Amino acid sequence: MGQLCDFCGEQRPMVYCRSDAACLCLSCDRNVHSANALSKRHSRTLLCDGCSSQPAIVRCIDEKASLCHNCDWNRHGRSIPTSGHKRQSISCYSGCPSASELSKNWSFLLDIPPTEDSHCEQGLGLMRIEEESVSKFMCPPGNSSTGEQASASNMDDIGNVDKLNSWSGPSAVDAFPSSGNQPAGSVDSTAPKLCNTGTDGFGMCENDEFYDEFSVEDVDLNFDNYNEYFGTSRNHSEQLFDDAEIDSMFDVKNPSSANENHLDEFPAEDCKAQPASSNVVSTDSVKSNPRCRSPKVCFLARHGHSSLSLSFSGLTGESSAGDYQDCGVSPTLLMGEPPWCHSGAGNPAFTSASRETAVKRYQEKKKARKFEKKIRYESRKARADVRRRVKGRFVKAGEAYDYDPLCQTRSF
DNA sequence: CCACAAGAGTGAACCACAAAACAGC
DNA sequence: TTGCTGTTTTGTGGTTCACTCTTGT
Repeated sequence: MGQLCDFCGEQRPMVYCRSDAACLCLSCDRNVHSANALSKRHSRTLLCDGCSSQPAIVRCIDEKASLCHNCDWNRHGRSIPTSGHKRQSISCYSGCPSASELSKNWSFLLDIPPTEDSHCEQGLGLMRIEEESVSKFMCPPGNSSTGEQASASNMDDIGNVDKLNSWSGPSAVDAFPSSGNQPAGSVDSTAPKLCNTGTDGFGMCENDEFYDEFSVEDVDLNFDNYNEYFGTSRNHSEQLFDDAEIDSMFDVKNPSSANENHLDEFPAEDCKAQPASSNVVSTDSVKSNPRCRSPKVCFLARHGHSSLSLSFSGLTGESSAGDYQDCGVSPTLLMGEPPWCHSGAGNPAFTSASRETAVKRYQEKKKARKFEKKIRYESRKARADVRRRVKGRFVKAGEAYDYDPLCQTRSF
């Protein structure tokens, strides 16, 4: 028996809401996300037909299946025979589109059984896909997702761009950068295509068969999902970083390595190029990830949101892995996730809810760290409390002292 | 606008010594 | 391998001092 809608518990879920980390049927999706203006802004995408738990990022037309990163990689990543499948990128959407409106943009939704629009149909009249959402999410014009705007809108996208530079398999995510110039809903081969002439040997040119395998049509590359990936509004995020002591966000767990400056090895340029979303990237991951040095990645990240570029010069070593998590880092990331399981909006482990709790934990821990002195040895504290002092300094037993802890009156 | 002084705020250093950690047998 | 002994290191708190930052003139 398959998974059921997280809201009604009756229908088969079709949509994954990243903000809510919920799998919803189409009806509940509209109901839930028509509640208020904020919920309307939730970025949703189809649910993976393979695992039924991850947000789908590509539609395999041949298999008639929506697939997430993992499933797409598993099915198409290495298999030469199946890698020729026609695949269609699945973009995110917001607002409250009806099934018919969705089907206009995702033709394969016509396959959806009519039962999806069932008892939850009431209130459908209230739901209209926002024009803005249509233009941004559904039908990004060719000039709307180019250049800086499309460069690094979120961690998910950055991750995909990252993969471009490192992956050689024809997974759908590899087509991400080029798709930024692709008009939505179009597989027009005459459209301008990005020709990557990087030195890494990875290039996709107009007549490249390798490129032809991709049928990516549009990409959700904009900053409207900012708060979902960074967990806050832009202003808020700046405030967060101003207040959050960046150094404490990248603590290391092993005390033995506490004195190491993990960023010594990194050029300042690379580190500064990390977007604000770096708060979901551990320094270890940055350190261990040679792709961090990729000029392409850095360029994209830098242009993603210039005001959010960070300097890690203030990093210190007094940290713990818990702080990674406290600031929103997925524990799995710390443990070395597979490259296709990047943390971000596409990863249900990284949800707004979990992030909210993570931020809460971090703030509490920060508070405790700043204002509470941790006593490792109570016996030593007890000894120090009763030890005699002169002007605050310990004195030898038997010497004249100005402060007897056992005496109520103190001399100054 | 700049220079200077005063005040406020912050963090490191200091001290003795018991306990913990370590090394050698 | 275990236990013992001796040596070294660590951690504890109240006060002071040096330094930085802010504010006022």
